[in-house]
Order: sequence, then C-alpha cells, then structure tokens
Amino acid sequence: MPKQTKTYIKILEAALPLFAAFGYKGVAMRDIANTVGITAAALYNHFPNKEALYFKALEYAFDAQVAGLAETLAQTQTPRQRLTAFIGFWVETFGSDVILRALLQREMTDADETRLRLLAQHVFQPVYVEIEGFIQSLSARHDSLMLFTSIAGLVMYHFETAPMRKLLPGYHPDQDEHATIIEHVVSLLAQGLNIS
Amino acid sequence: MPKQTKTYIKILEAALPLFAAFGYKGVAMRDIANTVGITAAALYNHFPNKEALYFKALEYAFDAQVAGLAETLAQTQTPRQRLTAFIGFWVETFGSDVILRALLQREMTDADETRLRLLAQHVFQPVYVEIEGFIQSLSARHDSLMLFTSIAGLVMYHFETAPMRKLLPGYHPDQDEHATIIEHVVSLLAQGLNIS
DNA sequence: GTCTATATACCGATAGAC
DNA sequence: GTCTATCGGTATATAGAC
Repeated sequence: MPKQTKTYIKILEAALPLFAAFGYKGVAMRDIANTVGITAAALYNHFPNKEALYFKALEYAFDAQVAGLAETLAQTQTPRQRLTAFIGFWVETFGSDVILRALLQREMTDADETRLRLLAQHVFQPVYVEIEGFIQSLSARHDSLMLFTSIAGLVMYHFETAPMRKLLPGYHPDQDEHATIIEHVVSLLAQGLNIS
Repeated sequence: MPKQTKTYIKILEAALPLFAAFGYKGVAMRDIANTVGITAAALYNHFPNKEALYFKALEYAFDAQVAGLAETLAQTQTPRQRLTAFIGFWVETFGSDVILRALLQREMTDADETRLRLLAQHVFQPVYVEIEGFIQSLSARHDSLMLFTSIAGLVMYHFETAPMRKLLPGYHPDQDEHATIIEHVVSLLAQGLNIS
C-alpha cells in the first residue's frame, strides 16, 4: 500500500466530489475507479478498503483550511474591522468550496464518533483555538463556545438553505452574494435588532 | 394500494426513525418491515416502491409543525417578549424532535429538487409566511428572508453541532440546555455584540 | 393483505495473470 | 500496479400460494 503517489492523490480528488454529492453509501468503488480511469480492483493497491479511502479523502479535504486567519485578524485594527474580516473568512472559505461544505454537512448529520473527531480536530478546533481570544474580546457577556457556534450557524445557514430559499417568497439572487451575506451578518452581530 | 389504514401509518412511523438515523440508502425495506413486524414483500401492498414510502414518510413527519405559533406571538406584548416567544418556539420544536431535525438536515444536504419543494412547502414556507410580519417588525434595516435565515441558523446550529461541540475545548453540558440556548440567542439578537 | 420463494441487479473485496 | 474474472453478500422488487 504505497503513499502519496500520483494515482493516490488522483483517487482522493476523484472521490471527494462524489462523496460530497452522493454520500458514503451513494458512491461505489466502481464509480471512483471509473472517474480516475482505472478499475475498482486497482483501488485496493492504494487503500485497504472503502472506509479507509473515505477517511483519507476527508482528511485531505479538511486539512489546511485555516491558513492566514490569525494574520488577517492581527492586521486589522478596529473591532468592527476584525469582525468583518472574521465573517469574511467564513463566508469565503465555505461559500466558495461547495465540496467542503457538503462533506461538512454530511459528517455532522451522520455523527459517527471517529469521523466527528476528525472534523473537530481538523476543522473546528484549529479555527476555534486560533480565534478564541478574538471571540472573547468580542463580548464578555456571552459564553465563548456558544458565541462561536452562533456565528458559525449565522454564516453557514445562508449556504445550507440556499437551494431551498429559492422556493420561498421574498427570495432574491442578491441574498446569495458573498458581499451581501457578509454585510448582513456583520450588521446583525454588531448591533443586533436593537430591542431592549 | 390502500390509504391511511392502521398498517400504513405503522409503516410510516416505523420508517421515520430509521431514515432519520441512517438515511435513505442506509435503510433497507427489510429493516422497515422487521420493525413493523411483517415481511418486506408486504410493504409493497401499501407503497409502490421504496422512494414513494420515503416521500410519504417525509410528508407525514413534516406536516403540522407550525400549530400555535401565530397565537403565541399575538398573546405577547413587548418586542422582547415576542422575540423570546419566537426563539422559544424554534428551540422547543426542533430541540425536542430529534427525528424531525435529522430528516431536515439530511434533506437539506441531499438537495433533491422534488424533496426540497416538500421541505419548503411543509416546513419553512408555513413558518415564514405566518411570521413574516413579525420578522419585518423586528427590524426595518434587515432583509426579511435573510433575517429569517439568520435566526433559523442561529438556533439550529446549536443542535446541528451538538455532537461535535462536545469534543471542543470550553464545552459544558449547560450549553445544550434549551433555556441556555434561548437566553443566548435572544440576548445576541436583541443587542448584538455592541460594536460600533 | 401477508406469506415464501425467487428474479435481477449491484456492491465490496479477492485471486491470479500480466 | 493494473487488469479480468469471480465470489459472497445484500438490495429492490415480483410471482404466486394462502
């Protein structure tokens, strides 16, 4: 079982969009093999079984998603600027990567213990520890992890619900624009609804 | 193919928790049949195929989730009370019904056009049209549908991430309590982070 | 309306030649 | 490292007896 060969990477990159679109059980080893241009049997020279292939594909997709966040936050000055930079990071990271987002959603719903740990360690934990100080500086009145969860949901739900929102009254394509989402979320977070 | 018989309902109620836990492809007709106490072949006296069974099960689960929301909102007086009542509705509805929530998440990720329409028509549209006036009254500065999306995500993400958050630093069981979530979300929505 | 038996198809994984 | 061929298992769905 070799590691990091050309074919090995090609397999991962062929498998990821398939798993993202159809889920673990919705993708056959034959499907992945066909996309790569080899037969299913050849896959077993690179991975012991389907589950291992899936696991390595997840690691490959989830790694190194946090690059440059701390630097971006450090460069900005006012709290409002830092908030905008942070929200912008979320929106750009997950808004532009449909595959990453789909995998994330599927992993959170399936809730397998081992894979949840992978998700926590490679995606949420790095982001969270890197910006925990920033989160705390945002508000002393709110619990840090809850605030982190709220901000994440605030951003992600605009993407998660995008296909369905098109069917609701009041929908407008502008609502899917990154700039629109950033402005809306920052404005809502900064001042809330101004209700006493 | 009969309708609404005792067995018909028993099948739907047996299928729902299975689909919620394991997804469409993760549940075999045999599994549903075993839970009901009949054989797989007998299922085809009630549904033409697996897809139709799944579709009817979704309709059955998603119907009538909005009962009493408008009345609750009308009874309260101050904006803050109405906001709390509304958030409370979301948290109680989806927080207490694990099956409904799992189905909802799965349907949003799978993004099949026909089933998304079912989701929009039976879950989000009824809630949205019923409280659109309320949403607008919350803030003239924010787009109604975007605000609806934000509030929904703000609440739902505390549930969606619950299994994974347990693995993050700073986790505490209190953060999963309904009362804690309601208070956090209402406080965040009402005044935001107070950043100018 | 339920049963047993079965047709048909697909999937994960292995054996062995090249 | 890839191929063809195939095994064993499981899935949906149907046929026909009761």
